[in-house]
Amino acid sequence: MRRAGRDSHVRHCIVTECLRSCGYRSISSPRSTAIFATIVSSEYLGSSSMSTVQRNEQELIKIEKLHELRSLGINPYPVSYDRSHHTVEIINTFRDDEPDAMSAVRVAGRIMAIRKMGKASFCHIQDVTGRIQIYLKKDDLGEAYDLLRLYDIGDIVGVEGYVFRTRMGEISVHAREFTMLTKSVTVIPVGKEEVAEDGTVTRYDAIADKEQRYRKRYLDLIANPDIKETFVKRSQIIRTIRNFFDERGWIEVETPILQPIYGGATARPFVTHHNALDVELYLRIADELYLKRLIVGGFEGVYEISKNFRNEGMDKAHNPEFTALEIYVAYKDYIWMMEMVEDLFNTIAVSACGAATIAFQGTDISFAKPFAKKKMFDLFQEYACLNLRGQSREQLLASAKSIHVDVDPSASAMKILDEIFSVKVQPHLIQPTFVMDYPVEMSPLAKAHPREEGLVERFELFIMGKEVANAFSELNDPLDQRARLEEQATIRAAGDDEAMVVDEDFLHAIEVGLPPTAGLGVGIDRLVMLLTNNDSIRDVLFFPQMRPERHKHEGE
RNA sequence: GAUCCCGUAGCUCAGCUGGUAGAGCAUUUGACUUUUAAUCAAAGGGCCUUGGGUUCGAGUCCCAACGGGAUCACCA
Repeated sequence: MRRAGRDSHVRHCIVTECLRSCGYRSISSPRSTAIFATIVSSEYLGSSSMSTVQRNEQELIKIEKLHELRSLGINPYPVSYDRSHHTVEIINTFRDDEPDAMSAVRVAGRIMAIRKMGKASFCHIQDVTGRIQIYLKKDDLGEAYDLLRLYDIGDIVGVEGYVFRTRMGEISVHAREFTMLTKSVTVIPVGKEEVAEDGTVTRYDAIADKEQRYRKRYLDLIANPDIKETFVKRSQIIRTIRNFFDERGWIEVETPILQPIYGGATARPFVTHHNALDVELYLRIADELYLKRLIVGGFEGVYEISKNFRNEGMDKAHNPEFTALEIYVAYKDYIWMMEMVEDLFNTIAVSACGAATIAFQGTDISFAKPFAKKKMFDLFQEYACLNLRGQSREQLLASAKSIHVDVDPSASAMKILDEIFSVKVQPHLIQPTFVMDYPVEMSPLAKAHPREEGLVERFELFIMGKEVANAFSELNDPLDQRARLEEQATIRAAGDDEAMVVDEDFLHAIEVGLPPTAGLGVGIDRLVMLLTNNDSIRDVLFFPQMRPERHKHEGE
């Protein structure tokens, strides 16, 4: 009989909920499920924007509990809660010989586990710092204890009580009062967890499905709270970078994301449209050209940490939007920049990881100064036993073939060099290594090397075989710069849509006069991956780009 | 864009050579006043991603689509 009563009440809730969502205030008595079926299947409902959320049994029960709380005069969504301690503060500072120091604490968090034992119950609540156990006893709580039946895993509660240690040795809060702060009406995927004596946590049945973790990061953060560490570190890394630059007097600036001409890198852009101006605009692919204009204008050190957008493939190293750091400092060159990068990366590693040596996927990486410095063509000699300096395209093609590196026979000299480098050299660059002095054709914005014909003053920093930073002595010879961009335009006209576009205003700025300047770009996401031991960019972005889900019945 | 693997209850996963779906956790009901992956007993809960096909019969075999993962190509 109890069952039947409950069922009818659940149905009542379904109907009530459904009607509410249609704009009706309330209904007075339980109806049959036939009404529900009629309502949800009726044409005007299905084709309008009104809610027809399908709820499973567990959700309906939670909604029923929500209504019951309200009918008891309890607001399931109060405005605030006066918390006295975070859970970790209690666990770290509680002393068995001085329990009075914590005789009245107020904690708040999400219920992650409930163990009911009749007239006493235990639960664990989780806040941003961790978890603590709550002990609830009927003798102490009286009638309020019975309200516990309206509380579920996933609800957010406040608890007032005193701290003690249980017979099993766990520091817990003995509740004198507990308050619903947020009633959750959906089921969250929380697995049980077991904490071993050495502190290692084994989590059972926590969400493993990567798709759900990336699409519904809030659930991932609740169920796998340790991933918060990655994002806290990310924040720490960016803060360290800002502090480092600010201390040196360089200023953080903001430049346009919507650009009429895109430039500063070789990449395909996203295109958008401005209605009032009726023009195409591009989402920036790099900050470079705007930041250099600011150096022309008289700033002597500018930097920007912001999103770039590239309309290219996605994989575990590429997201369509990513965070880049660029910095330009007047009167400096790329040699100076190398030392600055050593200092910067060393400082970041120490502040984010506590040491200059970090572990990444089983390899120790040392950010101790100085980093290795190698000239690009010396590396070809070292790892491919080839002197490629000054070779023609045909010679390079033959060289590639001689060491079994597959390249498209129609590839440009630069592509061939790049391919040999990535196959033969890059995998060896595990510890931080500066690769210096690139061919001019690869670097249309870098200053010609004063002594090495055909090379520019440029370096890239490689770690774990991946490029992490790119820098050069900026090209400030206006005639040379124009010639290089026009060369790019020719390549572009020949069909390479990644080649750069001529930006006349940028060229004009260089004609006005750019002082000798060193510039640097760093991929922040990849740096964060290294320092947080993640091998997928999706694990260092809260909301990685995902293909939109199409609804199952769309179009029916 | 190419290839391979995956998609079953709220979660984690079984489901053999085709015969109308199973477990643990979670939920509900009951027992239990220091438990801890609590336990015990009972119950409810599935558009088996979608759409075709083969078949008397498809979660299972075939094709396609959608979504995810991995590898490759391009890029940071």
